[in-house]
Amino acid sequence: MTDTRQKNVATSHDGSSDGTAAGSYSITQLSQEFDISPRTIRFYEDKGLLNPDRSKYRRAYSKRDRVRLMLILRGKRIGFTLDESLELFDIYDSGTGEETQLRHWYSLLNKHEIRLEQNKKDIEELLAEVKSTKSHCQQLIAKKADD
Amino acid sequence: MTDTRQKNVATSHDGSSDGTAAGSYSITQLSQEFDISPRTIRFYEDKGLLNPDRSKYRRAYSKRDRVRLMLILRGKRIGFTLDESLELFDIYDSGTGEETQLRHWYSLLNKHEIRLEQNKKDIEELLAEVKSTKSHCQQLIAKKADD
DNA sequence: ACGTAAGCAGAAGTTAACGTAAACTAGATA
DNA sequence: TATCTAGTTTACGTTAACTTCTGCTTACGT
Repeated sequence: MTDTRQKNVATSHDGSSDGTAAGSYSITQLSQEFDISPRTIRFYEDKGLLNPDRSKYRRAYSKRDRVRLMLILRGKRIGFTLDESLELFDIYDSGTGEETQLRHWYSLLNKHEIRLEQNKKDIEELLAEVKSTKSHCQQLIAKKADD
Repeated sequence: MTDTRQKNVATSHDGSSDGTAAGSYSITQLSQEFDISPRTIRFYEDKGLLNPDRSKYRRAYSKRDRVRLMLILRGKRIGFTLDESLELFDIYDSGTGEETQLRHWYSLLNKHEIRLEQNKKDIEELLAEVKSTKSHCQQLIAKKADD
């Protein structure tokens, strides 16, 4: 997990200069944009995280798939498992249902919110420590420079 | 990784009522305080993350070990690997050295800082989404209540 | 002295999240 | 028509971070 991903935020604005339908992406387009392997993208599909159009031989990914991929990777960076991302997607998708279900989704959202707030606190504390250590380190370097 | 840990923030203030030396903890004390198994704590030791006193048969953990354990778990929650936590510990421990080394540590600290800032951004974006979905969900529930 | 609970080490098993290899295919190009 | 390229499936391999199991040792209460 020594990431540092997200290289080229590809400018495939429309992508209708090639054979792909408007607003859809090929597997390599996505893999290049997000710097992950095609295998990984197919793996996410197996897990139910992505649902590209499979009417033709080659998979065609919608904008929705692209957004999901972004969310998956964002979630991963902060320690979400794929299953947890899937859980969140299911909540978003489920849209409108019965009241009991709505309450269920609401409590799940709450659970995630609480966790995210905890994560935020954790990060802020760690950042504070790292920053103070950095400045301490800088002072030492400055002193060494007095030679 | 569906955590929600940190149950009892144990009040072992001194712990000299039992056989343990002042300011030291047993493996079960720590495992209960942080809700992890003793085996896991030994596992962290194998990885070089903890260094309890092993002069006697039973391990004795210092305050330093306890703090480290907290940091390991905090790191885990935000997606750090054990190796990365170890790397951070090594930086802290290394103390004062030669200028070239100091510069090296500084760059490592910088690397972690950048990553943490990215994580923070990720979390804030996710939090915003979750919150808006929550309020949307709430509105739907309110409407359903009109019966 | 004895039973038993707590601690120990070693090894094998488990889960998540992919990577790698082999063998196949559809569509474009020469 | 041949071949080349990007894409496909299937299956096994790998790494991290543990858990579970086995079999042993030490300390404690009676």
